[in-house]
Amino acid sequence: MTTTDERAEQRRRDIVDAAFKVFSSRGYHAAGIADIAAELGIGHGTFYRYFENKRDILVHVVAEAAERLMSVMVEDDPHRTATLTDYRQQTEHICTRLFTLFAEDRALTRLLFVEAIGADPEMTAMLQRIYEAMAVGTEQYLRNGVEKGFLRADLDTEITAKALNGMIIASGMSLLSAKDPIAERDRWIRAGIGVMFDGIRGERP
Amino acid sequence: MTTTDERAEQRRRDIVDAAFKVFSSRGYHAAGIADIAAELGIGHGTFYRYFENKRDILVHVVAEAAERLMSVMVEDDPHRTATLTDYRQQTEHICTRLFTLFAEDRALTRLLFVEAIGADPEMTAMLQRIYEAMAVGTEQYLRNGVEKGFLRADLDTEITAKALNGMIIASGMSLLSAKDPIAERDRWIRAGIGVMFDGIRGERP
Amino acid sequence: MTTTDERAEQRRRDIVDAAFKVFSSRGYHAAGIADIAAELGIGHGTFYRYFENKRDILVHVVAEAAERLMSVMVEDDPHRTATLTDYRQQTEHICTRLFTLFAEDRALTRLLFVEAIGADPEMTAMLQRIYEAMAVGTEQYLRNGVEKGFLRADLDTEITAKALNGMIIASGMSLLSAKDPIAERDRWIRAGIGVMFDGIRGERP
Amino acid sequence: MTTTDERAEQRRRDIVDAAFKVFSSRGYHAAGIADIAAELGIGHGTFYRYFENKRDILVHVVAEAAERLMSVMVEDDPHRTATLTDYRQQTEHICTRLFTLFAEDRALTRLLFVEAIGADPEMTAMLQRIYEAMAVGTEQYLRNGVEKGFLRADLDTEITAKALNGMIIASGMSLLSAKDPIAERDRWIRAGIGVMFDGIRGERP
DNA sequence: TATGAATGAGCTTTCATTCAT
DNA sequence: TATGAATGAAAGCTCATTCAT
Repeated sequence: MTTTDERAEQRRRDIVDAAFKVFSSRGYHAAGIADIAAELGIGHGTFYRYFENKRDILVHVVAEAAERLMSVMVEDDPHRTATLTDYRQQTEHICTRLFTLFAEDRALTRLLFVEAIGADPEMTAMLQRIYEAMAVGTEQYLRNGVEKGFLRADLDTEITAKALNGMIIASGMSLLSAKDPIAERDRWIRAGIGVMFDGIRGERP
Repeated sequence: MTTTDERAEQRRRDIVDAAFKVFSSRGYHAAGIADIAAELGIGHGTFYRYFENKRDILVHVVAEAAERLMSVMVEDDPHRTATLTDYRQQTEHICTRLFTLFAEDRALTRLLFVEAIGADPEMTAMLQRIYEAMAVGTEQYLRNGVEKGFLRADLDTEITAKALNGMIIASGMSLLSAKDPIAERDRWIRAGIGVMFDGIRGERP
Repeated sequence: MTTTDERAEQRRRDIVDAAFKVFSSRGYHAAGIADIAAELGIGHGTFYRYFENKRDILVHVVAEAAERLMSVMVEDDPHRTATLTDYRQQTEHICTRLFTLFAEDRALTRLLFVEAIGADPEMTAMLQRIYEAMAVGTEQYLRNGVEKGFLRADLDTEITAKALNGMIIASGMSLLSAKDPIAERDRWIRAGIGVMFDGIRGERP
Repeated sequence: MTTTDERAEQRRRDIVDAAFKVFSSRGYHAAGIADIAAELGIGHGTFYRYFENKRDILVHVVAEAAERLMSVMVEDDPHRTATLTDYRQQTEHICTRLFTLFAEDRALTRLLFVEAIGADPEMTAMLQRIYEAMAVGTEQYLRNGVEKGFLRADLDTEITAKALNGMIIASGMSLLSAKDPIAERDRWIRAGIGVMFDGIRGERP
């Protein structure tokens, strides 16, 4: 019967969700397996039927969080746009979705950008790979723009993608402690798009 | 006697340095007080004569590291420059110094951007304050540019400063795993300055 | 229905056999109920339908092993022999059968003389009773010899039986780590019989 | 100062002694580190300053117990005796000392012959090495007797030594559950020596 | 009858911190 | 002032046993 498998799969998801909650609130090191189990109202032995150990669940929690983040980033087609205006609008949509995610799901932001990062060397490496993947995603948009001719031809797409990524992460961190996240988000959208496209310098003669 | 105080002060510095080394290599949680003491060849009971506890030393280590970072950022006078060219050169100098610091002192980068960030809630708060301070520093440069008229008048200096900060931190993270940090640094300087000033879009008509 | 009972009885035997295998290879404490169930390809909940708990199965496994050992010891009739030569031959047969059992079924040897002995206080007591029973068996042969007059009249049959038992157990332990068990067994038969009957001292004048 | 080292050495010995007591009474697996610490009235963290882990202390406890046993066995010079009478007396002395040890220090007997034997595979191997060493010791006495001509020339000294060892161990086990250990010991001495030297058969014609 | 998901008692081990010397 | 032996809270993890299905 599939029911058993489905139930197991559901429980795995429940544990990942509970762990996500616990890790992002208490922090990875301060959190215990007992906290996760208590969050679900299950025995802590049950946890070990579904996950190898504490690190194992962290990997799954981070993987899922990263997937959610990535799915927001790659929702658009990098090759769709052909003009700067079009492209700018696409970027605005992506940023809106991302910053909204950050503003609404502070736990995710906290987990990915704060709690997981120094959990242990391998976790740090995993997050660096995630940042790298984000950058690769961003770079595709940039490449498309350079190829279509509406972005600077001399753009170092790799580094620039990482730099833009840094801005995105900074927005997440900033929204984390914002008093009015929605208002702050809107400022980030405007200001962020502004820097990205036009830079900071004044109007050219 | 001053000598005694001086000696004590020296020892405090030694401990901070040793802790810096240990935390940035092993990671905060994986590191033990015994490791720090061993690094200095002192008894680990001695540690507690100079610092309250493990968190206390982390605070000092992070504070010192942050100070080093800040000193590089504020070495220039934010109000000195009057033209865009001048300003761009100043920015290039600052970025060069910063990225060189990141490339040369990976331990500092690792400590500030990786190990300390999720150590515990208060540490996270402290680092957010540090990022905030960095942003405030950056903002002064931007304000000067806006006031002098060579930066966009409508610049949201606060958010933009944070965004640029994010780029700076991203460069640090990137250099952390770079194979050839010096070459990577130079790409970051060029590409970073490029995005900052001109944005990513192609030449205007 | 008898069929049901027979099936149940068969399953009990299967579980005892599987447990025997698992305990003698992994060791009692290192072995888990799950290992026994896995060996049989049954659910480990099923185990508890046939045996009370882990100790219960050990008792059964040890009892069965002890029975096999005892059956080899009592195969002969203690009262049959009337002369020393006859008796010596009988002893040789018994030793051959015993040592062959040890050489061929190392698992049994291991279980009885190694794994079960310190499993827990009650198990230790059970094994002491088993050793005692073996000694009682051995003593019957000695008594017969003393009565018939071909063994020393002053023999402390009880202690001597225990001592001979010790030799038998020592042979089992020795064969456990023997490279060539069959060859080693033959040496044990000869040397063992030699000590038993003649002792170690040289020819009498 | 040596005092510190001496104190540490004393504590190590104390822990070994306490562990010896606890292991031989509760049994290795049933005993916890906490029991050992409680026996000494020290914190259980202290235990780990002196021993790696639970297995480590068992190794030390068994090694010490084995050493005590061995020291009793090798107290005499295997090459000293030149006549059977002399030799028999020597053997009697050794057996007396051994059996007295068993009768008086049941904990040692229990530890070596019961608790440690199946603790884990490596422990089993260690004990087999100890039995082997005992056998090697015994064999030296036999070899001397064969060389000097008062023991049977055709003696398989290796196997015979193991067989005698088995008798010795059996005496230990027997004394473990004896009601009057001293009386039982004396019977073992007489009966044991009897079998060893003269075997069981009646007077020769 | 057979199952295996759930459980939690209970163990080993670590390490920040204390304090007598 | 410097030390490191002692400590015990606290955590991760295992596995025999139960019981609803």
